Amino acid sequence: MSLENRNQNILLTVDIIVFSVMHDKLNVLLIKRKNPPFQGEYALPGGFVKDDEDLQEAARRELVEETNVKNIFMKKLNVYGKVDRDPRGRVVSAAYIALIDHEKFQLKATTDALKAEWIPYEHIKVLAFDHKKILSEALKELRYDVQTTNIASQLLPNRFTLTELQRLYETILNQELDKRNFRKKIKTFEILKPLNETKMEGAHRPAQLFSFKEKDYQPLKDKIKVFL
Amino acid sequence: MSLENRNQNILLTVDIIVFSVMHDKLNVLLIKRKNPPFQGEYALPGGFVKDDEDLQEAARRELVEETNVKNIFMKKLNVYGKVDRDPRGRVVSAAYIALIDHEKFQLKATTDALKAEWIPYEHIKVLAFDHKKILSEALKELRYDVQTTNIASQLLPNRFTLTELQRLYETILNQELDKRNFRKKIKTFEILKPLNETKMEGAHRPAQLFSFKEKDYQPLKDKIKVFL
DNA sequence: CCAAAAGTGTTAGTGATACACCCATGT
DNA sequence: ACATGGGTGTATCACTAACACTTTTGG
Repeated sequence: MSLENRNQNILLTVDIIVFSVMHDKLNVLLIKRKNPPFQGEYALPGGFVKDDEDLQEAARRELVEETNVKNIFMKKLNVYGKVDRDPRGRVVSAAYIALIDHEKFQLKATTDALKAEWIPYEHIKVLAFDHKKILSEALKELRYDVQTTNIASQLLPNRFTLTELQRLYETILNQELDKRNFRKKIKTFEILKPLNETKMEGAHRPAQLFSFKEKDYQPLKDKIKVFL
Repeated sequence: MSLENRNQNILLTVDIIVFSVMHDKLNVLLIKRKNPPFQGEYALPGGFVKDDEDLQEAARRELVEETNVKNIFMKKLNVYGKVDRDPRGRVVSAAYIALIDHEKFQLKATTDALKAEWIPYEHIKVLAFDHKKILSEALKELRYDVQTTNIASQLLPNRFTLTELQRLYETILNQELDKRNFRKKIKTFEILKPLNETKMEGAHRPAQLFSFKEKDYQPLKDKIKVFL
């Protein structure tokens, strides 16, 4: 089974779903297409994989090229390979989820005029190609991950209050949560450490600041059991 | 961004992880490699995707070609694209999980001398390429799915007893389960329907036979909640 | 002293775990 | 009558869900 004389006309791309939460809205980084097909419609950032780069490397490179967003958390989502997903030819795409906290984003946004735009998820009705479907699956994954890993750390600045964290969860899950129960539950996760600082802002009691014990992606222990 | 003058030398394959449970062992369908690299070692069945076929179609075709296994349940697992995963060149692979019940398998096995062999999971120490890693992830997915969907239906014949079902779960999860608790839990899933038949076998009380309400892959309602 | 968000406990209900005996059959 | 696997119930414990008041601060 030699590889040289294979004649395959399939192109491989990466697409990146970048999520960020700002102003209590879940936002997705999209690019408005300048050329057909789907001219004028929004699409996920992405592009062709080079022969000598890993898929995630390709995703990072494309993200910098198209949006100037660097050094952010990324996670493999899935592969999309329907024959007709790109009208121009056979294109198979590996999708990556990326997360960025709104503070980092704001820094970048001021430095450069980007082709990319943040669009609130709820406003996104259609996307080019099968990107709407990819986005839906990405959100499902994000909702699962935020409840079973410490991935929320990627969407918040280093220091935050429990109320800010709760807002993040509510925004991602699109569901109000009870304050007392939320605090009890998040405590059992054992992913936060209290800081010796408070946030004083406005005419009310100052809030205790927290940070994540670990910034690296880690599953929570003992969560999600059905039989065992 | 035209596609024609892209010069990409990446080949796309599919690999299939076929699971079956027989004699209380979880088995995986593997192929012994006849040529280098990894000559003589076991590998997952798979092969190159054709330009005009969907990924799952390709997986089905390769499975028939290499193992004569047809018409079975399949589910996308993930994509594997590390630059060095195949020493012969750049090969990106989409992995599919497939499930087959041991009765169907036994029919096939008698009809043809297959290149493929069923190997008990616990005996599999090394595989060619990155297939051991792919297999590990596939098992993790299977263990998750069996607890959150009706996917077990794909691994059992149409009619089965609760004890047989429990053995299946125990085999996949590699964990003994309490009989009474298992029956209570599986009842809450509401995926089984009792038949008007019993299985009489051996010198003991006959066992009620059941079948799955739905054979199609369906998530269980209301399972797996953390916050909501 | 008022407004505004932070912070905290209890109760009732639901689901999980652990555990032991009777039932129907063939020999 | 005995051996074999089929079938069932209960008590404890842990977790979930629902709910309201006090605290600290700035103005």
